[in-house]
Amino acid sequence: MLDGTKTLATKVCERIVKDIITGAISQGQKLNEPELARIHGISRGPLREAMGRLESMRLITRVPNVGARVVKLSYAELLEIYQIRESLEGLAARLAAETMTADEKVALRTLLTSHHKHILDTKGQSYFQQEGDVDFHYQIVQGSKNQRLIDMLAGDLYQLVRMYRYQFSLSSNRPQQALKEHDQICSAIEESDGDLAEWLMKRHISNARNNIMLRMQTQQAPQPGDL
Amino acid sequence: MLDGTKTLATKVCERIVKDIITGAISQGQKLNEPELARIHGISRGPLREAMGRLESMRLITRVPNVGARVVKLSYAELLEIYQIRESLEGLAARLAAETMTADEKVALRTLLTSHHKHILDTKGQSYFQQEGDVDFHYQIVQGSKNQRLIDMLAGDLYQLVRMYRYQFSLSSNRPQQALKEHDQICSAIEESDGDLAEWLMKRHISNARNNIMLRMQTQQAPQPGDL
DNA sequence: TACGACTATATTGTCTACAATATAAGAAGA
DNA sequence: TCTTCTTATATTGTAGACAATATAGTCGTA
Repeated sequence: MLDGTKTLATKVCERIVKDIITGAISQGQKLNEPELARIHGISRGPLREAMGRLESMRLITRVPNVGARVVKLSYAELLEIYQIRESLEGLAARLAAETMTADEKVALRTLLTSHHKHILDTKGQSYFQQEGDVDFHYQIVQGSKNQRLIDMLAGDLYQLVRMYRYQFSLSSNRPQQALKEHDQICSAIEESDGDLAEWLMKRHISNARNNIMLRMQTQQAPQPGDL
Repeated sequence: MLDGTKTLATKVCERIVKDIITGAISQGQKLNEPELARIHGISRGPLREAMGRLESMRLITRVPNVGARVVKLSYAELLEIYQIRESLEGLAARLAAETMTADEKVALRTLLTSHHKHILDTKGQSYFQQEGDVDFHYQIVQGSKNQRLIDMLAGDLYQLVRMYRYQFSLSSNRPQQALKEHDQICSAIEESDGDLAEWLMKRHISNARNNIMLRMQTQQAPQPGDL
């Protein structure tokens, strides 16, 4: 899959991923192969290949001779994801601080500035704020230069995070705080302080996790600034 | 894939994984679908499904309309893997210390004892020592109870580690040191000291990584106690 | 009525054949 | 002799048909 050309399986896979993340295909729903193939206008061969990839992304679970179902989101799994993100993104921040080029650091700061401006404009309540948050983390992960780390975080884990955001209809209640933490992380990276960048990133994600747990107990939906 | 029943794709996948790890299929080798299918006595359908899984494990790389090749091992990628292992296994050790049951802790200590005995018997030079090391780490990972973390480490990453060991024909030169570090980690877990367990595990893997880098420079093969 | 075996249906797993793309070989021209 | 275009071959991508397994419904019996 290094080439730019796309096979039917990859195209359909991307479409189904989108459907699952946005909730167009609901949690726990059974996936019928002939039906899905007909909907997307392909045969079962490429479709099964696409479903294999969905399984490796853990967006669906398959049982031999029985079929595939969309995963069910749970707070327990969300916490698992956050534990892993705390470790891996901490590492990514450290590596980014150590290896990012001057241009990349400028780009990161630029993103943060536009992000800040946008929060002021919209009073911190918008879809873009969420995607902006993803972009910030994404850019740091890319800056780590560790390809396997990049694939792990940007490939599968972020899809799940986006899915939780969509399905739980999140709206931010602490964008200012998140932005401040982003700013601190960015500064540490600009100063090539790997230790500090890692520590700040881990605390940033830890804060988000705690915020989610708090809202779990009070029966409220988790907030995007947390994710 | 939650069921016990195995499909042709899974069985053949496991066989090919073994062939790649042991080097029966060499690095960079092109994989011909009709030929592979004939060798394993199946058709191309299940074979392609198996190859899809190999791709998700990153044991092979595929280019659309061109084909699949076995990955080439490199020191750069080995270091990437160790950076990730240091983070994730550190997390695993912390979680294990916090959540392992008394029985699980006893089992871990038992493994370590038999491991120690075996090193004394063989003077630290053997295949079993390597697998014993994998077992120790594996058991801790299992003890973390974080299923996603378990899948990441035990599923794909350990296969790669085993592959590097096989392909580089490793033999230990510091089993006593590794065993001592294992003992320290085990003690921290027994005392439910998550912070210490994480710190010790990270240092353990960091030591291994440094040892590998050292041997890289001196043109020697890396050692199993390192992995 | 409840339980279990049996049958019919549907769904997944697998195979074979065909289409599309890429690779390699060979011929023509500079 | 080298380059480039053309053509033939091989390999991958895709489609459709068949086999095996699981599921749902029905009937019979306790």
